[in-house]
Amino acid sequence: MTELDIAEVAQRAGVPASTLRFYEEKGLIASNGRRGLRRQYDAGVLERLALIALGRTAGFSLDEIAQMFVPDGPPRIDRQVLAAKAEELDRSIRELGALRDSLRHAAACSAPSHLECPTFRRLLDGAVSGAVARPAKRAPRSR
Amino acid sequence: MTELDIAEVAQRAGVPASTLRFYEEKGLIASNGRRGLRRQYDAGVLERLALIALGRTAGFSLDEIAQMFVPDGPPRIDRQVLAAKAEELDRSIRELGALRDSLRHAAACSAPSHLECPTFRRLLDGAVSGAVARPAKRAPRSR
DNA sequence: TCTTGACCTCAAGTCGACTTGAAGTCGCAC
DNA sequence: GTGCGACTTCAAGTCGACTTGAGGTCAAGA
Repeated sequence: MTELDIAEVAQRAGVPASTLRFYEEKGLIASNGRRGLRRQYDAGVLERLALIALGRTAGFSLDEIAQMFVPDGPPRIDRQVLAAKAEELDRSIRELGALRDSLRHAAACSAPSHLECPTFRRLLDGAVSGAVARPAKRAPRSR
Repeated sequence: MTELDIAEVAQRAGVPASTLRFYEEKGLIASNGRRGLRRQYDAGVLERLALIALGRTAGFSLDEIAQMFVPDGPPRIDRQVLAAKAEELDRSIRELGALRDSLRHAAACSAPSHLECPTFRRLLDGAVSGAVARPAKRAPRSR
């Protein structure tokens, strides 16, 4: 079985080694042993990391993801949970879509101030009631 | 001009008073004076709060929003910035849409383990490369 | 007049996901 | 056998947007 050095895993998975250590501490991944001090990983860790990345993208917290990993055996990913998450995403998507459309309109609108644009105002009135969701927070990953 | 008590503003805007104080400290809003100790607000603050809420939803940070507010005069909301934000939202929306579809599929898929479902695997392979964005973080507001 | 309760200030705490720093240890090339 | 650079640990720091807590003040009702 191929053993990967932490540096290689980091490089292939596109995350810093510190993140791998952090994930290990959280119980999300496990190293296969050490060569000297250095962690060695089984190639399967890459799949796990992909699963973690995917889960994060879908909006699961690291703790939630950790719960899906059962020691030995395939990850227990409840279909209901997936479906619920899909629903949640769907709601966000619709809200964000509406927001995007209004932003586009406001950007193109000829009203002297956005506050005088009816479309923008409608958006604004909606915002008060908290009808819109909190934003798509962008990956702090990209630095 | 109608003067609103902080409690009333909080209630109407749907945010705790502590948030109003915090926003004031950040220079996002201003109170109109005090009655005793208590802040009094001009009714216009509600529009401002709506604008802030909207900005946050669109993914602007409080600092970015603060920059849009010029002392006296309508908020300077650059159309280019709006358009760029719309683009950004659009990208997120497309990515989240793909994710939602795959989650739905995986939820319905008959493969014994998600890892054996081709659609899920495709998703997984995409995730490694960081092709997908970070998630729509839901409002901590809802408690 | 006294009490009450809603506000006030200022500092510190929270949450999640990591990152950073200091000080130490090892494998490997020379 | 020695130097070096990449790893190691552990604690603490960071970021954004607020919240919480302690101790204080004040307007209004009884």
